[in-house]
Amino acid sequence: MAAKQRAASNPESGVLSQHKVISLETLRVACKNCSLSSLCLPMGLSPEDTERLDDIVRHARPLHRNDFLFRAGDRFRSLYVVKTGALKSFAPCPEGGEQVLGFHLPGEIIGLDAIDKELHVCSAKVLETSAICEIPFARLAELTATIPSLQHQMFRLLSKEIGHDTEMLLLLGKKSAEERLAVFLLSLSQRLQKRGLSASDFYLSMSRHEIGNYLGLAVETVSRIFTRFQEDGLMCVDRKHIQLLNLPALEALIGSTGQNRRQQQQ
Amino acid sequence: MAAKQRAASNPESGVLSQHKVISLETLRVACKNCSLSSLCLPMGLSPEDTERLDDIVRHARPLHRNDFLFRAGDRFRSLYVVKTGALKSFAPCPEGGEQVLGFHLPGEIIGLDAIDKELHVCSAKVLETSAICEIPFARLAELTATIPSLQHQMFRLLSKEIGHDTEMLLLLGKKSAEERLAVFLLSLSQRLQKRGLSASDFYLSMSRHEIGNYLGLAVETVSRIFTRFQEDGLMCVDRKHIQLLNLPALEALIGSTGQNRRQQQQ
DNA sequence: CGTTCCTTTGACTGCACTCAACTTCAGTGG
DNA sequence: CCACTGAAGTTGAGTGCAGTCAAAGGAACG
Repeated sequence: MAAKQRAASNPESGVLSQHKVISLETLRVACKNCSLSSLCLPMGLSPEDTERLDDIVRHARPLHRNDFLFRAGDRFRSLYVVKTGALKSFAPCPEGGEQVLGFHLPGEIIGLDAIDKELHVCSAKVLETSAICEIPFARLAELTATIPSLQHQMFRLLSKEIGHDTEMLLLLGKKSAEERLAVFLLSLSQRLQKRGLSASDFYLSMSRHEIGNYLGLAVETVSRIFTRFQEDGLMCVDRKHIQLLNLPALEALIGSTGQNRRQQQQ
Repeated sequence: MAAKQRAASNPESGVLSQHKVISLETLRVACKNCSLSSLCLPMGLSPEDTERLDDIVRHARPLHRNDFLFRAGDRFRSLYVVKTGALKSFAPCPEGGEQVLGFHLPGEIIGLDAIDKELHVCSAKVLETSAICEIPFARLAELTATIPSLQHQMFRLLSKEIGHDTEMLLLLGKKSAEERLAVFLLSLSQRLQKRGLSASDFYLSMSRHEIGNYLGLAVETVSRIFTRFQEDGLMCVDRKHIQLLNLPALEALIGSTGQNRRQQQQ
């Protein structure tokens, strides 16, 4: 296999670690883009409306590894947009333990599931030092009531989240361990690429444990399949450092294997 | 085990079969309640606003078994509220076959996942003769823009759907086959009870195949576990006719078995 | 009344889990 | 600097839950 190469940067800092300390003004400008990308860009808000939206966004100081953005049971007040870094959200299981619900990369929104009960039903924990924008929901709701295209954008955002969960249901209900890992890696790859980063060379900010929990697999299974993928020349793994060497082969693994775990319906 | 007792009504008609042919006026009045229960009741819309909402609701003629409400790929125009009957929604798998995403009983809304792309990504098929209200989304969006509490109600509705999907993720990721079936039965039970029907005696409108597909299990596993539950005195099964004989025991099965399939995290 | 679908049951198999040992690495303090 | 400690990851051996294959009995439907 190709020689494992150590990264110059600190492996611990993980995905997107190149964004380190950022001046407040930089963050402010960047965050304008950030709310833009999630809420405005797709619908093309007018500059004035974008300004109004940006005015209600709060820019919190950076959070660090293992900090909680919020905990299950907390009162819901705001949505959050990841500017840099990475988080995981997870729900406590009745019997103890937890179910990882998702990993959140820059540009992605957290907290949509809490609108219903005005209560956070899951917790959000920081995986690596992160900058996060806060959008007070009450003020956002005022804005959406006066900006129809923003309202529509919010509907779309919520609907998109449902669509994403749907894909996960299919993944957990019908796919083999190999397929789940392949989907996971490609999802990360695509989301990073969307942010202008390498689609084939990145750091994982989450542990094998968390990956396994997220995908409904045991840690050992994750480890074994990473090893197998490496043996097959699909990727190169060095601790948290991942290099995808054969994207087309990974994509082929997802759909056309014909080796699904569970039978088809009807 | 207890003698299997035949039901007087036609088993094929399934859940809620007692609602048969309904006069147009009855349906109209009923549907007012229907949109009320899903959209208005929890927020307490004013009578005038409720009237405005009811005005845009269309009352389609009843659909019959195997009819499609919409198909994956159809242009998205409306949300639908089940008045009577039952439907399933399912997504096509890349390799052929399908993933059942949910079963929809009276009072429940269908189509929220299509708002994002303005395209239905899943299909909805009628399981038993059903009356369904159509809510044109464009007109609904106009209304929500002028009625803040309705807007908030829509946000809540979408958020609730995300929360429901989250529960399903936990179910598929961490629960054993027995637990999945228990959750499924109790979910049906509670939803029927909410509509004023028996929580312990009902008909399934879906096949074992569809249940298994929904829960990520093989048909044979569903059948076997139904048999086992019956042997244990938890329920009485006669084809589609279900009687839950020991609700507390079923509930106990869900959380406290300590026999989960996959290990806990961290 | 034949065809087809649905359901159930049995026998067998295999994927992924569990248990366990070992290695590596990070952090801590002597 | 190095031993100690604990967390994280890897690997191997064994096992069990649920899937697959197969067959047969019923129900539904034309």
